Amino acid sequence: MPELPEVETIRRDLEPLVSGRRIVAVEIDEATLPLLAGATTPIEMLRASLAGRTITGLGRRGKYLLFGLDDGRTFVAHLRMTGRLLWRDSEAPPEAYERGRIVLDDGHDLRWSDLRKFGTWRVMDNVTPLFEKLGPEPIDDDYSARYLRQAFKGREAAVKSVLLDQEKVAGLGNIYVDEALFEAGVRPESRAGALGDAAVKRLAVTTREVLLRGIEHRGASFRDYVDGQGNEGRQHMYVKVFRRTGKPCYTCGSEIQRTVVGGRATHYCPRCQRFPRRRSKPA
DNA sequence: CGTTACCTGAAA
DNA sequence: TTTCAGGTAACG
Repeated sequence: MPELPEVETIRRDLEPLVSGRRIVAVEIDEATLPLLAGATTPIEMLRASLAGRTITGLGRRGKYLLFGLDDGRTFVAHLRMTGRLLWRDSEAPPEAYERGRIVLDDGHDLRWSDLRKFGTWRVMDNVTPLFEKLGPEPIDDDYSARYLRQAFKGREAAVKSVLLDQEKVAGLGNIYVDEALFEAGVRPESRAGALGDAAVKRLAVTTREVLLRGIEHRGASFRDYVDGQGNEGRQHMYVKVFRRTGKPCYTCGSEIQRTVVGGRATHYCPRCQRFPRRRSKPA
């Protein structure tokens, strides 16, 4: 559920609250352990790695949250679809769908809530392999039309699918990719390798802008997302196509269409997004 | 490359 | 009752 802007909002909220805090205990709901551990870090190792450590900082890469630990290791959490990370007074009642908590030394804890149990936790000695697997962050400087062009080169897949591939571009998810494609005037199902230079350039701009706007609005709360204090974001009030099926395009008045691309619900304006048409099958 | 599974609801 | 869900990894 959370994409780059939602994860970044949580990071900014929690960073000052958890930095310098020592972890005094880790509680995990046994039934969700295999998924929580992401089949990467056995649960007892997780507990042993975290208990007693001091959190040195909170970072983010793509949709991953990265807790620096005072032994040089990193606690890596991914919220997937319905994960929430909340900073609460230790006396506060449990969250709905609470699966675990990290008890801090100042009377607060981090509550991990996850209805669908897809979220993952792991502790890594070295995050370089994870970083290298992910594409550039659209809000960083090493992201450019030139980079996108080479990422698209020769790809027959829908441009939406390539933009959602975290190894190509880190941080976009289903909401922001639909919005970025709308802003760029590009059909989601266009084959990536067939896009012209102008379209690629526009996408390089709009993917970045749409994510920055999402951060400004503290994320999009269509369903489950809340920030580190449990508050909703506002970005869902500003979307132009996502889940606006059948409603008029703000630009041209055409009805927003819904299709499926790469197995994901996809929303677009048939008039504003025309480039390029699907290439006709060779005879 | 596209599709399916993972899990549990909420909404249609 | 059925469908759908903001993500990703494992399939074929």
